[in-house]
Amino acid sequence: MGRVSTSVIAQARRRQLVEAAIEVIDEVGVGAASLVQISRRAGVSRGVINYHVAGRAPLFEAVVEHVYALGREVVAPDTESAATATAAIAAMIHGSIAFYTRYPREMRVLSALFVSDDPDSPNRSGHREHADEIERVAAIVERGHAGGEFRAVDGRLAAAMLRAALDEALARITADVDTTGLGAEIEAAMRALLGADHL
Amino acid sequence: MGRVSTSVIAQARRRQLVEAAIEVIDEVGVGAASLVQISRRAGVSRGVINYHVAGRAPLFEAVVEHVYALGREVVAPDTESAATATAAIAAMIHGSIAFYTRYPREMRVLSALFVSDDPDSPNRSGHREHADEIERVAAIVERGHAGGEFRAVDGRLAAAMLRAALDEALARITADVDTTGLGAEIEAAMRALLGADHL
Amino acid sequence: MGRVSTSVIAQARRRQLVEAAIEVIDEVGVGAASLVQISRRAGVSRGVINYHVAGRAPLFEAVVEHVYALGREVVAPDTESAATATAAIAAMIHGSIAFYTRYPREMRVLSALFVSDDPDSPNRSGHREHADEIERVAAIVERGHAGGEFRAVDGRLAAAMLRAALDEALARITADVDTTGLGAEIEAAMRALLGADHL
Amino acid sequence: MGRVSTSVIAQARRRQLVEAAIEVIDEVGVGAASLVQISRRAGVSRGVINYHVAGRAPLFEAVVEHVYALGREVVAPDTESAATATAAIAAMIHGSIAFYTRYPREMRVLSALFVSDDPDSPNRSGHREHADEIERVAAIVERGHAGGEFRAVDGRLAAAMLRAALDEALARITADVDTTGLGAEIEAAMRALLGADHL
DNA sequence: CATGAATGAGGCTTCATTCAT
DNA sequence: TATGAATGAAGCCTCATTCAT
Repeated sequence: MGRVSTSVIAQARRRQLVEAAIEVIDEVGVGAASLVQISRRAGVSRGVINYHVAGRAPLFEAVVEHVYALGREVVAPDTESAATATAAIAAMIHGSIAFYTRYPREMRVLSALFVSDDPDSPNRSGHREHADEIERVAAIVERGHAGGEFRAVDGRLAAAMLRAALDEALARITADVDTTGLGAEIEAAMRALLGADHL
Repeated sequence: MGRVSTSVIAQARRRQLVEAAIEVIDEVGVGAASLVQISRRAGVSRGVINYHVAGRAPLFEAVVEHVYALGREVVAPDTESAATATAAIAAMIHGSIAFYTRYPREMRVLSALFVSDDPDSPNRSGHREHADEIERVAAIVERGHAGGEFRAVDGRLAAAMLRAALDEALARITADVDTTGLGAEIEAAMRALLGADHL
Repeated sequence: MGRVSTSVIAQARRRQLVEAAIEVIDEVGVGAASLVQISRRAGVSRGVINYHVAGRAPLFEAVVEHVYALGREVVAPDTESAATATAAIAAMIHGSIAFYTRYPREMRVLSALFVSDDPDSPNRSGHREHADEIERVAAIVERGHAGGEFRAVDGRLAAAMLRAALDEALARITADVDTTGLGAEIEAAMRALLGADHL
Repeated sequence: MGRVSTSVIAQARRRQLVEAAIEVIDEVGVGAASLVQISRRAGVSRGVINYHVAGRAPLFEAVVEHVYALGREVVAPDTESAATATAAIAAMIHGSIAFYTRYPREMRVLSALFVSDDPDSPNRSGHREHADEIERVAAIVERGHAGGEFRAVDGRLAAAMLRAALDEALARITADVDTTGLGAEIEAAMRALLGADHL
């Protein structure tokens, strides 16, 4: 029992620190997100951050994993259960937008961490999950082509363009611009791009 | 007379520093590109950099402008002289790829600066020129729609996707992947996306 | 009753901590032997170490006393019961080597602590026991000279040289070099040095 | 001209810093010799130390080399030009004592650095020069034995004992004890030890 | 114009110790 | 007794910038 409570405290602190890190990174950027600021934001002393998380890099790593965990709950299921390639793309689009709407800050921070050249930032290339996203989309595109749903398209190119469209969605959500119909618009764009409407 | 020679020197120094900055940023990233390293790369003393450029931020600003100046010579003319919206998009695509092929380092550094959260980096949103690019593409898309060339598309969305496609091209050029036919592929993708082939 | 059991526990804990400290110091050195590491090695929590021992310095002090206690059992008796000065020196040499062979780690740590300038380390000069060793040897040398066994030698000098010889023995034991005959060799060296063979 | 003066400044600063480091290490020990203290002692700002010397470890390295340079001037020549092994040992003894008398602080610091387990300290085993000393003495002893000057002695053992004798001399010099005749005493001890007087 | 020496702020990390539970 | 969470001091290092020469 005692055991559980200590572990619970540590876990809660970790989560608290991860969330404070997200807030700070979102406000000042990765490079400027110092541990002092993060600990201040969390309302704890400087030392606690190094007591609970091995350092700055591991903290940022934890942030990435935290956001991925959130994402997996929202996006993944629908995408995988889709019957057709067209439906899979659509599921990914709407799932992503739903996720961004619910966790815009988390998603902005995730992007910021992947793009950052901060020495403590887990950068894009090293991360399995991000590379996976491109591969996954590319695979769907291949499948769609093989099954006659799509025209011949460069899968990685299409993946990059989809990612950009989703980033644009995130930007609008962030700017509080109305995004009603944006999912449908992106879906239409991808269908056109992939030649899914040719019949 | 003395003045003239000094001005010439000053200009040469500025250019030298800008080029050294580009090399260093391309190799170690924006955040790690310290003035010490840049001055070392330029083969000059630490002091000269602060003598000729007001500081780190202005130097990076100068880098951006230097690359834009290069870009304008290559890309802009064709785009503007294009008769149809479809041709304008095509001109932009092929012009950009030509530019990236010629100045890959410069383009990578430009992207790095725009994306970076380094306090001295002139970031994307603040920059007139970058916003202009999006507006320009969006305007072409509008014109294409008004003229019956394109279907109704969200201009900024299309612009973001085009940018992503071009970034993918830059990535492949950087990775020394064969990019023959990539311009055509992107052009085809944009035509499909914009509904330019519907007739 | 509770008291008794606690005292037993406390004593066991102290010993456990001292032994863990010895292991850690021997592996990473005095300066790097942090309480965290020592407690981890002992398999106990961080708190226990400050609960049972007043701090880092007292812990190291306890280490020294522990090793001295071991040493007294092995070395002292023979030395004191020796009939002649020559025999006393021989007893000390062979006793020491026997001790080092049995407790090399303990002896290395003792040396490390005496030599260290760590603020928590009980350093050589301050320590009664170590000064005693020198005096004891010097006294034996004096006695040997007075009794006509030895030539006139600077006692403290001889003591320092004997200590160095024994340290060399410890180093070889540590390096797993064969030390057969080394005791005799050192004994011969000291006899020559002290002029014990002049007859 | 200008060039020379700048280099001169840098060289002077390096030397100033090395000397300040020696003073501080001698007073508070290696582990407690922080860069703050050293810079304060040198009367310069914190930054200068990292401007002129790559870091703490390189500074200590520079200290070692500085002392070695001093030592080479005093000790080496006589030792090498000695005709017999006995004379070589004597030269080393008297040369060392002369050196310690002239630079006691430097020698104490050298010893402290070699013995220290501070992570920035260039430790004994790694250093060529120190290992050389033992080998050199051992070689002299071998030579003496081969030439019939000395009895059969373990060279490394004799080297260790000689070192201890010299350390004792340094300790007495430090304590301001009169060391008149100490050189002769050590020489006599080594002659006895090595059997140089057997004829 | 150019140099490079000097400064001091700011960041990360390690650690002994205290304390509530 | 024992735990482990929390603290804050102290150290090292990097770097943009200033300034005398």
